[in-house]
Amino acid sequence: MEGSTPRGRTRIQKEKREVILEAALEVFSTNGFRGSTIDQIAEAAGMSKPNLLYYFRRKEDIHETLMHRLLDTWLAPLKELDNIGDPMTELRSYIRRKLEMARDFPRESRLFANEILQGAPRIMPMLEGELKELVDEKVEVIRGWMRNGKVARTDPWHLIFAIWATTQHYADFDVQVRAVLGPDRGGDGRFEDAARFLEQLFLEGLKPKAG
Amino acid sequence: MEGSTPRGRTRIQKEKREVILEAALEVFSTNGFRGSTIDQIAEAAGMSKPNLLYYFRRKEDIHETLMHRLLDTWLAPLKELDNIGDPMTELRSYIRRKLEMARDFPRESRLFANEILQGAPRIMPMLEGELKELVDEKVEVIRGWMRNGKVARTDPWHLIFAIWATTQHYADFDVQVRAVLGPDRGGDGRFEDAARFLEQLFLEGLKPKAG
DNA sequence: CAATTTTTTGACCGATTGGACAAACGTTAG
DNA sequence: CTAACGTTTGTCCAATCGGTCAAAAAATTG
Repeated sequence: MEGSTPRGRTRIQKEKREVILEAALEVFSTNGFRGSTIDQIAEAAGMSKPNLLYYFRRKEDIHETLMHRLLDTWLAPLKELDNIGDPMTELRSYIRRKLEMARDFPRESRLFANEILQGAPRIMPMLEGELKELVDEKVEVIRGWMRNGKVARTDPWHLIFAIWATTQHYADFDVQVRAVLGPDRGGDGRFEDAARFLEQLFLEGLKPKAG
Repeated sequence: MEGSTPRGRTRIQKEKREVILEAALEVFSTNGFRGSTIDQIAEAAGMSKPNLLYYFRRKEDIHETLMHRLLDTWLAPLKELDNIGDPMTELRSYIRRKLEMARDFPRESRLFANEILQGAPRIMPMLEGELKELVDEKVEVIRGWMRNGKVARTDPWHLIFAIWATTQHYADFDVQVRAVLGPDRGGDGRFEDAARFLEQLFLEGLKPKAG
């Protein structure tokens, strides 16, 4: 047709775009946006640089596509936090889901962390819009639990921050965690240890007081 | 003398090196190592690029100097965690000190986070050596408290990770925290709110059980 | 087969990068 | 004054960067 970026029309275009995005996730998450080069991504994707640029016209387009996809996956666990079940069980499930994401999608976590660390220049609107609205909504849910005496009264915003921080820590600071734990304790079991600890910390720390 | 980097001999050299390090901290912490240019640092330091290179021969030398200094400051709070006072009071003080560092030295925190995120290529030996030894030592202190029934029995390593994660979160993810809290709650008071929440979470979560 | 469209690549470009270097500048000591 | 030393800068360079382009190679269509 014309010279613009192919709009995922043919099957081969969809496939190649996926290969590129997978390679870019690997490269971006370990080097950051400015620290990554198109050549690196192209090599990781098994194609030449001009060929990659045939599917994504600019380096930033790859990053943007990656970020948009990421946010959906990223917010899913919080969206599931619902008013349906027992509050403490809901919180435990949320913590567990977040920790599983840190374990299974560490690159996505690091990509996100990289972006936030540098001031979120590309996703600030999304933070102030979509993310804030979702958090506000869930804060109200948690507040309801606190009013009903199901959860200890405390600051719901900072509770959410604490859950984010502690779980994502195992993806973003993975090398530090492993270095400190050492070869013995730093193996695959560290996520189960973390899950046990975090469950105890949050469930005991948020147990409602009598009165 | 000769052409090598001046060894902080004269007073003016010491001063200029400080100016450069201060400027580099600002630039590195917001752009990462590869994302920062010598020109940026030179401009922030108010001098020309060749002049900056007269005091630090390579870009990496600046980063390395910064990192070495950083670690001393960074580990100080944990070193203070001591067996002297009441265990719960000691833990509360540690959390408070770490949160104060996140508030007062966010650039240092972000510089460190940047390095870890990218796999800690420049400070890995320090993580496996100095840091691991310090943590191992403090883990023993905490274990003693648990044996004496002063602190709930749990995993001391992950307790330390949780304190690191929750406090540094307010420096590293500052823009996200502020975006989510919004203009009303995102002001200067957020650190006091965070302090109150974290104190409650950790102190309740670690309160020893009878028996 | 030929014609057309999509995909791939080698060669290239301007801008930016980290860094080198000699010359100029400033300061101080004799 | 001059000589010596420490400091500063303009200029330059090779490497790397993101990105273009024309043309070759495949694939598709008639």
